[in-house]
Amino acid sequence: MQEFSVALLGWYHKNKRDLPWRKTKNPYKIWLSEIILQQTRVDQGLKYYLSFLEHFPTLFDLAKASEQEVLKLWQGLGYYSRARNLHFTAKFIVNELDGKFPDNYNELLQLKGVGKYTAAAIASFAYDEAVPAIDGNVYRLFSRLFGIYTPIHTTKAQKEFFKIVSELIHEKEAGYLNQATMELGAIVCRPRNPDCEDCPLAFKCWAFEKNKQHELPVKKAKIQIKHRYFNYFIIEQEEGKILHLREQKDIWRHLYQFPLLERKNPLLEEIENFIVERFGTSHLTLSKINETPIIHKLSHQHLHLTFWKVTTDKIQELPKWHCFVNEDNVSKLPVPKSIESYI
DNA sequence: AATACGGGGCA
DNA sequence: TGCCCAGTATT
Repeated sequence: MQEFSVALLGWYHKNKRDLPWRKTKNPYKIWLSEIILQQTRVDQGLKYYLSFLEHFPTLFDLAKASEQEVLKLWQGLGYYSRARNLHFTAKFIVNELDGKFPDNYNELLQLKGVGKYTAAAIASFAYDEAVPAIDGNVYRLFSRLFGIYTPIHTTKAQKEFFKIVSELIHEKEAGYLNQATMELGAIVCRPRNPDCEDCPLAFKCWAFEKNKQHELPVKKAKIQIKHRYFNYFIIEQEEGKILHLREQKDIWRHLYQFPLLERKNPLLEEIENFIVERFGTSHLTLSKINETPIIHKLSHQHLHLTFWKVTTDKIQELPKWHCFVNEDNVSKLPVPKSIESYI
């Protein structure tokens, strides 16, 4: 392992990308960057990181914000529970931990939204604790390096990799070593077409020697895609278009959308009942805005979106969880990508 | 152990 | 079109 760490650090200091969260030991900034980067590419997350720090320079600023503000800034990044947990945890640290950021792996692990990877990343980057931060890059790198065919999503693999990577991460340069393994995985030991010619570890890489890079890492079969059929109703009033807050335990929780009837090929009568029942209106006319449904793809669902224009008389009172969106507040209401595109 | 949870980039 | 990304929480 000694020769690995020397080669790895040498390569890292020469080739690492210049990223803002690498220039700080501030746990708040490191935590923020790690949450944003979960399942998210650096290119995509970078602007969100900068924008969050601009709006919330410190943990206390974030704790003082409303959830809606936080979700609005997060809009478009996906996996919105990250934003809700981020806000919850900021408030938790300020109110329950006296504003003191947890400073070790086990304490960090207690925080909502912080799992083993993120706890290890913060502990090693900010406090040089010797714990392995194992993300997708590291699984790929080490599975190839040692020819490990254990499917990486199993608990068996978790233990196996934790043990192996632990041997590499020592106290003195824990932060650099963790970042170096991830960086090497991201830049050189890529999923497809790894750049083995430029890899500092190729001299002792099992997959390179056997030319089996493409077989590793082993993953389990993907889950089935579900299809859902969303009918959205655009109801225009003097005050703006009607939106509805998603409250249920489902995608896009706490984001706004148009009033929704989830049904494949709804009857006109069903739609009328839905609108009348919800908004207490009497006369209405309906017309489809898009004849063929727009397919909005999520990682495990395909949403078939049909937008309907609803013309109706004035709605007297908006039901709970509803509001109007107009030019004044459109910049405040968090909405999913599909709705934003429409607006 | 399996599943839910977004959106975008790339070959 | 399918795969993958600085994963975590829930069931």
